[in-house]
Amino acid sequence: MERKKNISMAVIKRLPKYHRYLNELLRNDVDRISSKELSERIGFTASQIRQDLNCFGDFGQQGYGYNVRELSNEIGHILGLTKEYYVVIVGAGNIGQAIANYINFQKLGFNIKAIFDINPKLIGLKIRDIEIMDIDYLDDYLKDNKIDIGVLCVPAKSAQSICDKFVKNGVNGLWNFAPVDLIVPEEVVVENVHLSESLLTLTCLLNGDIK
Amino acid sequence: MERKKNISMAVIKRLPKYHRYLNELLRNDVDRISSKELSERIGFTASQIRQDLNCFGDFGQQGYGYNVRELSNEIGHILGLTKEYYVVIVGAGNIGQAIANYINFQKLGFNIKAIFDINPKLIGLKIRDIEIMDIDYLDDYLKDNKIDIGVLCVPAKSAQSICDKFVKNGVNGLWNFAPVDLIVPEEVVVENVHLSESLLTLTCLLNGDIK
DNA sequence: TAGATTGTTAATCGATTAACAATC
DNA sequence: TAGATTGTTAATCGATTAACAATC
Repeated sequence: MERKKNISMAVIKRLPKYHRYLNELLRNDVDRISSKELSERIGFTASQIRQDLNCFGDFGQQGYGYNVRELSNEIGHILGLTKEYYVVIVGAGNIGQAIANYINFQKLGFNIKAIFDINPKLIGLKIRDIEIMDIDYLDDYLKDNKIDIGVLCVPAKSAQSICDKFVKNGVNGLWNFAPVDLIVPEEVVVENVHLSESLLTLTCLLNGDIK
Repeated sequence: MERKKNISMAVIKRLPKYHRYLNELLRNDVDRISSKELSERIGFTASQIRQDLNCFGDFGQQGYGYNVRELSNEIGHILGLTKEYYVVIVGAGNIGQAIANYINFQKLGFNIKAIFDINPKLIGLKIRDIEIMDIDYLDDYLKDNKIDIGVLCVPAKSAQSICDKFVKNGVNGLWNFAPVDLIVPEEVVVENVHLSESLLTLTCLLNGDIK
């Protein structure tokens, strides 16, 4: 379980996909797989797979391949899936509600502890037993509760100030759905989901003078 | 307005961000910008910006920089924002509803023409004046209406079959929120939004033994 | 042992950065 | 003209692929 340092972002971005395919194999009771077989399913080259997996100790075996369960567990561990996370959502609009309702996240170990909004019409309503609270209490709430991940589902113009509140209170992981690039100190990790940009990538490719 | 072929995916993925920053500059009445200034705002190197923009004819001017409006228009054009798109959403759950309600997409020229679901409790309900229809009618609907983009907000297990219906009826752009990799013919473009994978990237980086 | 398949090094490919001549 | 800044080529860096010896 030794790990080499300096895993590149390219590798990290592929890990969740490995995890997904390995779990699918597990569900189908496959217990070993070679890089070649996995390559055919997942669409990376066998060479790349071996290269990627070698970043983290060696769990392959020459002449045999990889043990699916072992590999899945190990990658799950690297992804941090062995922990529980406390999550706060800010913004109870469409996206915020969708995230709050998405039950899969609970299964993965993400506990949504609170939802905040600025809209008086929403405050007091409940989403899956979690009451929507007034954004004015966010700061106090974060002081009193240890939160791992803040989810920003607010308009662009308010995102940075909400972000600052999270950061000030030691929330080091931010999942940002607002169409802005947040400014954060080095120790804070931001993962962006920029839906408009994703959609524009699609239309760009669709207008295939480019290819 | 000449364009060099073989624009790399790396460049395409950056274009929406250029567009976002240029529009912000426009709103602030900035009418010219140098690659150096833009670099400081957007966070790409000045060299990369010039390299990127040169993929599409030259709209810069030595000693002056770039005209913001002209550049924004041109990138908007490359992104396909000068067109209107007809969109169908399949799956009226959390994400499907969020997309349907997200008014920004209307502004960008995306017209949601129909929403389909399998759940009888949802069928007949309306989201922003668009009635949720029975998934059984999807095939007929696509035969009768020219649709540019299909949005998949369905569970993993049904995604490929819905995808096939879209493809069969000539829908060449798919925006896929289901946690699967769709199999499509070469002419079809798929843009994935894999929320779980995005969240796992975040937790992976959060558990910073890796960096 | 023979066959299979990894781990790992070397070669290739592509993307980013640096440099500078061209030119507004 | 002098200064600024691009367009573009060359150098560097990093990521992917190929190859093969090690070994199960």
